[in-house]
Amino acid sequence: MPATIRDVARESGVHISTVSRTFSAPHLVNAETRSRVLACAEMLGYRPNRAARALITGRTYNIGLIVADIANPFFPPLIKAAESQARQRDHHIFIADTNEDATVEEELVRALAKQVDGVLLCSPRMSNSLIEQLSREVPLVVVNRQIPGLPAVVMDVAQGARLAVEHLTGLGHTEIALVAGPRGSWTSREIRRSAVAAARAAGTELTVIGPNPPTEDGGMAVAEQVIRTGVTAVLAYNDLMAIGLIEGLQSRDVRVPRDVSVVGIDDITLSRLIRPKLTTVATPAAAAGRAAVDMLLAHGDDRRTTAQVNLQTELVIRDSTGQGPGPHSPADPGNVIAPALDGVASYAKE
Amino acid sequence: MPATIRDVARESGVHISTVSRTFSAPHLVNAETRSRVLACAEMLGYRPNRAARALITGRTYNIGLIVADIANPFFPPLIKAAESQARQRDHHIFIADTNEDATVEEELVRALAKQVDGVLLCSPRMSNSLIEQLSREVPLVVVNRQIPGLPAVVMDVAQGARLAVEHLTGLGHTEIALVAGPRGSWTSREIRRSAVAAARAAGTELTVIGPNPPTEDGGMAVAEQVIRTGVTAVLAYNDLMAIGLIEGLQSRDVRVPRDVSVVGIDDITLSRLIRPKLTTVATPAAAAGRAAVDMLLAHGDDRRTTAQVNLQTELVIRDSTGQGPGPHSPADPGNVIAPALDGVASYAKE
DNA sequence: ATGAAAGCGCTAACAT
DNA sequence: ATGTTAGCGCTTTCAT
Repeated sequence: MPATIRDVARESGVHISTVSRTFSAPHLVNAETRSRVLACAEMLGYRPNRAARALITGRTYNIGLIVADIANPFFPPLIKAAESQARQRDHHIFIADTNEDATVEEELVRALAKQVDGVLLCSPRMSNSLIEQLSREVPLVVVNRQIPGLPAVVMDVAQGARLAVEHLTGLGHTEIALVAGPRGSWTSREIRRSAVAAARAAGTELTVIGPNPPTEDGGMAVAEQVIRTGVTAVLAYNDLMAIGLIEGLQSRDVRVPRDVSVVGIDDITLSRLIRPKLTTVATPAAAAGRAAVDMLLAHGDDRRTTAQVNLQTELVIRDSTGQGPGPHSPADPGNVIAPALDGVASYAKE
Repeated sequence: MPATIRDVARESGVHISTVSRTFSAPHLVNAETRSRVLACAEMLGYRPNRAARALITGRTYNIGLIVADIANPFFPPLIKAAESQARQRDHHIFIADTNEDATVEEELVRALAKQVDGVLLCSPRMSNSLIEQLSREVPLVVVNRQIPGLPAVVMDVAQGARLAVEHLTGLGHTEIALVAGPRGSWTSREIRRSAVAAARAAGTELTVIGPNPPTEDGGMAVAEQVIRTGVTAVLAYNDLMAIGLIEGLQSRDVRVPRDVSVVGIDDITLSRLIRPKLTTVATPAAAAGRAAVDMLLAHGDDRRTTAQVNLQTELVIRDSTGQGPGPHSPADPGNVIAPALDGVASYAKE
């Protein structure tokens, strides 16, 4: 039987509304009364029931966090950062996993809507129009997707993909494959768009393979196809796929980076632990989690601030990329920074 | 403005209690009325407000999940499984991260208590007595810890540690180090107890190093110390530490497994991706997550079922362990199963 | 500065 | 089978 506001009121000999004020508007209550009430509350282990409070105030102090796959190493740092930031702001996090399923996403947003002040929708696979509709039912901040008029936190993967392709062409690769991510992924489209443009600018052939499931298996599954295309370099949708691809290539006696260079995206912890260490585009997942929480909570203050935060990405050159068949450009940053040193080529946003 | 029960009542021309019954006790309402109410609800996008419902029923349909570190690769599969299982049972999950801090644990349990039907406390660092006290304030299921009288899901790491030590002694190692985990960890104590016993039984020297932070850095930090002890084999508290240790050893030109064999615990995804592939004790994290949710929810049906689930572990022999200086025993399973095949030596519980 | 009263959205006896 | 009433724990006018 947890203590209620009534227990505290009785114990401290005041009306329940005074107890209420002690917690939600302390300045309105006499200092002496306040400390007495506080003492009784402490003694009884009283904590205001947030759900009851929410019923009348409309603020739950909860946030929904919907991700495609908790077990995908990209997400845990984001989740951790979001939870930490939320708790610092006195909020709690509902976590939910959609298994990359757009239908589940919709259902989850609706299911959580009443219990939260807003939902962080990470890498959604739903249509824009559905997301817009949902955002009318509950405050939404979208992560890894840009939708006109909606607050969003995105990572500049376009920039990252461009750097990656430039790195590869700079190394002399003239035939590159892009292993795409899942259907419905904004990030995958961005990467594709940018990689195609960068390849064209460099006069390089770019073959798109996909869509594919964004997993290690997904990467492994395209190894055969990558080999058949005859490319000497690959940019993968994410590190997990890059790692799977490398496994697939190696098991077919294709060496990385000697025969084929591979670049991933995300810079998950794994990437510097496998051999060869993975060259990859680092995406600031933790920063995204924090930013998303901040945006959602700021939303309360100034109405209709549909700011969009664009977080910078960096190319981290390690050991999975090497010389291609063509002439290599000495201007390429990849040649300047020693791979063994976990070189980071960072570019400010224009 | 989300629709309330009153809107639906008005729209369908019945009293709100009929609407209520339509959702919480459908069999008590006339089939025709029911479908009419349902239709109106559907049309208005009505969903019962769970917080309001909880206020009177006492059931929130929420579960708290408290873990030491979301970003530790051991936890995401557990979290994912728990969330999936919970949702299947129509519950939502609050996630919280304690950063391995016992004080935060206590605070979090209390903060969540009112909004959940129970809390899953994973690998807690608190004292037993504090946990017992908290379990009087909110239903608790403890994971990775055994406390008399409390429902718990544990993994049989004692068995795993024994298998690991036997594997090492079987390979001819006569001086083994145990790299312990964090202070306050039940798992770490279990491993230690069991490893010490197994070593003694085999007439082998076992040096305990620690406690240590259960991270890659924690493992890396003890490399020097491991070398100084002169051991030829190490059992680490978890894979992350084992991996850090291997890095630390390699950077000091100590080869694994040629000079030193290393065994981890957990079998995180990483373990089969690094080189050498890590020999490790596989712990069923996903099964633990599911079981914990099931126990918590079952708790409602039959009162005071303080069952304790003990999940089996397996030794997965890969490439980070090899021949020691002493005579090796041909009876050792490690010699039977080809390391390259990801051999699994599984033993039924006694 | 404090108390009284109404009500947030819902369920659960109790009537009918 | 449905309506009536009370009230879960809390906040918020409105009085005093």
